[in-house]
Amino acid sequence: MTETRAYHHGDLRRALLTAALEAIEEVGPTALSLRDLARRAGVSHAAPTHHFGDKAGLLTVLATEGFDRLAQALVAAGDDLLTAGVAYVDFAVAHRAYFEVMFRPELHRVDDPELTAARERAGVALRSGVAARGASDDTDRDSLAAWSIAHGFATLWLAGALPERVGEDPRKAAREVLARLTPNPSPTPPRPR
Amino acid sequence: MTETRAYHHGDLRRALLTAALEAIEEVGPTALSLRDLARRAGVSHAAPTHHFGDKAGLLTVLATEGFDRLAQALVAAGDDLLTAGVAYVDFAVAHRAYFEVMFRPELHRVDDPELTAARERAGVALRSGVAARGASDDTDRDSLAAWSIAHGFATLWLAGALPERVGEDPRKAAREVLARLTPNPSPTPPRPR
DNA sequence: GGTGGCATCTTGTCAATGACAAGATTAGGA
DNA sequence: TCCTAATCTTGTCATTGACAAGATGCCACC
Repeated sequence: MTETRAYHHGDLRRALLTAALEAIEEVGPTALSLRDLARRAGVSHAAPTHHFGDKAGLLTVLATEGFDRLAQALVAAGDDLLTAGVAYVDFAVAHRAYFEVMFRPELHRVDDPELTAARERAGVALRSGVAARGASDDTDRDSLAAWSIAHGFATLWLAGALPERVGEDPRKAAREVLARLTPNPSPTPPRPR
Repeated sequence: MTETRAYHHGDLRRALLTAALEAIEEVGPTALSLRDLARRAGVSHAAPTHHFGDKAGLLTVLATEGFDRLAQALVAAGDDLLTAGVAYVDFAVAHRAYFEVMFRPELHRVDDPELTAARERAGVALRSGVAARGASDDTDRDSLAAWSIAHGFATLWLAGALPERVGEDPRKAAREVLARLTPNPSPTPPRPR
């Protein structure tokens, strides 16, 4: 709201968030400097404090936005499990700044109510695909397996840990890898212990 | 080597590494402070510099050790794919300080030769289980899928992102989740595009 | 139209940190 | 014994996060 009619700077809050996304893309979330954000936005070094309190406050807002955007992407991908998984990986690669903040609890206020709500919304979107697919009798474990393989691939990709031969296209590689996950597991009993 | 015969402090290098592992367990790798390590070891604030150059140098050593320990754990787990996967998760949870450093390229010197070699050794140990299992005709993709699901589960567990109902025992939960991965994928063609 | 209140932003400051330089101390071999 | 190099210390500087106090301009209200 309230366009970018800059006077008292206009919408400094949004400007700082955008600058933060850029900076995170460049140097990662931990090397992020509030004073650098202030410089990028052309304001004094203490301006960010007023809007976010401290660094954790800013990153909490980013994480919240990230979970909401992820939920959107998953919903848009539809109910096909493989497509949703590819969408998950694609989100991580295309919005790595968001993704890297979302899963680092030490970076934000984990008990923030808005963050918790957004995370929950993303969780619902995540599980809906698995539930629709039917899968095995244990939907919890099924969705957890799907989440794990997509999250693992995305994380390894972002960490640059994957070998060269995986290729340059994350969507293509993700599709081939995620296809290895079958909803109906082989009939190995869980063997509780 | 050279026991802990403390005089010129004895083995400060090892003491700093141990202190670093403790500190990382407590506050995470990014909040790690070299000066704090020096205090824990009872030396001056600049002592760590001589042994590791800078913070990235210290974390590079830790990452190297971590990959070697992971390789050991995977070899010890044997050739069974599921057992190896559980061992991977178990390593991440039991040695989270190592694990958290290993997959954060921004924290260490990625081109360090010893680190690269150790990472390669761990990669070999990782793929051997999948190759032995036979799996499909595409061993690369199979091992990548196995790595992804184990790494994803471990990462989500460490991030505290998993819901309560997963339980308290990472090995048990990991076994149930990893069992969802079958070496022979359903006959969906990769469809290159 | 004027005025007061408040959100917004600035200036100033402090402790902590990483990194570097230069010097002191000690081990261990020549 | 002496000397050289490894090891550790002291001192310093720029950067940063956080906080306090003050300045500025917008807006509602009269």
